[in-house]
Amino acid sequence: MLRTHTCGELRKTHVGQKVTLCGWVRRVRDIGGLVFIDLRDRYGRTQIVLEAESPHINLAKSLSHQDVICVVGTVRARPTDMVNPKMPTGEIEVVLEDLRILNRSKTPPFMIEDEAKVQEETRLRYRFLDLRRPFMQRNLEIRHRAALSVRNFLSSKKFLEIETPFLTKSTPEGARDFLVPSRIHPGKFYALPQSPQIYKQILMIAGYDRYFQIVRCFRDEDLRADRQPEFTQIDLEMSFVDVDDIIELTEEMMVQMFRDAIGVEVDRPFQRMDYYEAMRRFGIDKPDLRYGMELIDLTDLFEGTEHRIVAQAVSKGDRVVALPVPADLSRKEIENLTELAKAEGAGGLLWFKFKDGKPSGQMAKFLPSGWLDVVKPQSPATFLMVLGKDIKAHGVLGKLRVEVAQRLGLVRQGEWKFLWVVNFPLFEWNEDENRIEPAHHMFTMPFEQDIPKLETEPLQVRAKHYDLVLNGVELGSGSIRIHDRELQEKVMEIIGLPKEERERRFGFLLTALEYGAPPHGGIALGFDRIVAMMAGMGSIRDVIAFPKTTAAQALFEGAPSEVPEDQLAELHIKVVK
RNA sequence: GGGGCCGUAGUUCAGCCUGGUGAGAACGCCGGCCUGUCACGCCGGAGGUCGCGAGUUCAAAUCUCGUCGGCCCCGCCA
Repeated sequence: MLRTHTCGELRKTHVGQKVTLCGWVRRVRDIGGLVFIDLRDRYGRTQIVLEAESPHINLAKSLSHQDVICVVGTVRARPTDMVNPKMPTGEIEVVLEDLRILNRSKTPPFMIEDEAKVQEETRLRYRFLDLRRPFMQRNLEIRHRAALSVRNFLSSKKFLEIETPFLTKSTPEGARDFLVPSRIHPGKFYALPQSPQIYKQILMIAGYDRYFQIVRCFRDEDLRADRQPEFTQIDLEMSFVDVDDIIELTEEMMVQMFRDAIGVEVDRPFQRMDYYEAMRRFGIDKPDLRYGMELIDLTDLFEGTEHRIVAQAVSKGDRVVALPVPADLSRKEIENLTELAKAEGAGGLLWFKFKDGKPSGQMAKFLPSGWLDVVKPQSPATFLMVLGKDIKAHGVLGKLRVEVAQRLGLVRQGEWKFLWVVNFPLFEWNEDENRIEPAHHMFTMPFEQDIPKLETEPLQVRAKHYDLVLNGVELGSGSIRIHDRELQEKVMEIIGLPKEERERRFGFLLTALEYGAPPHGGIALGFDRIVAMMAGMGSIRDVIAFPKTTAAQALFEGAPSEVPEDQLAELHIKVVK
């Protein structure tokens, strides 16, 4: 070892000891006869001091940002008025006795410190420098601790971590696949897995009743701040369980993860909410419970109103829904939100205000007597109203609710509001393609009592599916799976998969279901998102060492890239220009 | 596939709307001074294909079109 200690560990108790430290020069403060060096590694910072008489003084003065050095010296207590309370090592300093330059650094394009404001493009191009910054090192450490916590926890619960293939079979459902050409089989392709869904079900059938994996998944879709083409899931599956078992296990795991990774104590049990309740109250299937502003249904209130547009809407069965904003919004703000509502598919935004005990604004004169008792408004408040079928109006206001909360600063930081959204419908109606499709995936178990409705009114069938939501972010979802071939085929039939297709694509699963498949279920959690939230980062790129840009490029190494002609030929591939 | 924002010194940004004066600031970098600094301070200095290409114009960082790159969003993501 070139060093005896790290730059973060020396304290008063080490005073008098001779130590050797290695690290990066953060800053040299040359104040004339006295030189201070801030030496840094991922454990912290230590101040090195040299006096004018030191034979190394000139070498020390020549040091610059990010040179890598090795320092031998003696730990000394700082004079009381020179203690730096902002630094963990601020009570001591190391008096330099020997100095070795391990490697000089060119002047980096940006300062290696948290405060440096750098465009993301530059950060990604010089990722090795960006990753050297303390907050990035902290992020990746949180990620490590979170992963370790998951492994420890699940292992203690008798789970086995089992790897599944990356070179697998393409399935046209769901996201676009990344394809890998086969050299041995001309014209054939592997696909990278979107998730190990089928493999983990097969493992259940094989009797590995508790499986998990911290696993990379691949989806060739457009990117977002919280979406990368390759991302990591905590994937787990259990046999002989029902919904509550998976929920309880997941809660325990999350509690331990937050404790181990960031030292936060999360309350259990997590709140649970019916899907339709979430839509009705918050207009979204992943409500952020850190603030109020619950939607109010005013349809009954406006029954028989003289307001022409509202009356028309009510008579044809539309709902009148309002978002109670606890603020006196300006005309400009309302206009702005109206644009947003229109972009979300609403015809427009109706509104009224309540202030100093009386209503005002556009809709005020149409409020029937007694409205105060129904609405019980805060003061001041602005009510934004949308008309629409069923939960359509709710959806628009759900978006506005999130936007308004952010703009008004209503989001309470430092709170962790976990929520299970349960009782989803099994199917959804796809308006564009005019067909029924699974709300999540086709392996989800319907409620037993709803099975008779599968053929008669499939859209009424509820699913044993659950989403885990934290502060308005979907962390993951899971379900109890179908373990019976007949039922599985019936579901496939309902979503319009012909028999040959079912056999061709999912034959190996269907066959396996016939050989003693146990009841089973599980969940998959977005590991990157969880870590991003724990680290307080707005983008998962900040908790992934080497992420892609929004155009799916790796700026540092330069992927994707062209390949030589002969490499293509070997794979039987011709590029069409 | 669509929409929005951005690209000017090593970095972060101002200038652009309303074309014309030597293209500026801060940080960083280089040199000098300074024995208790820790965002050290003070003095001096260097540093620019204004992303790229075309067009309009007597004249373009500034206006127009295209293009490349980054970020955010919609679609998409079972």
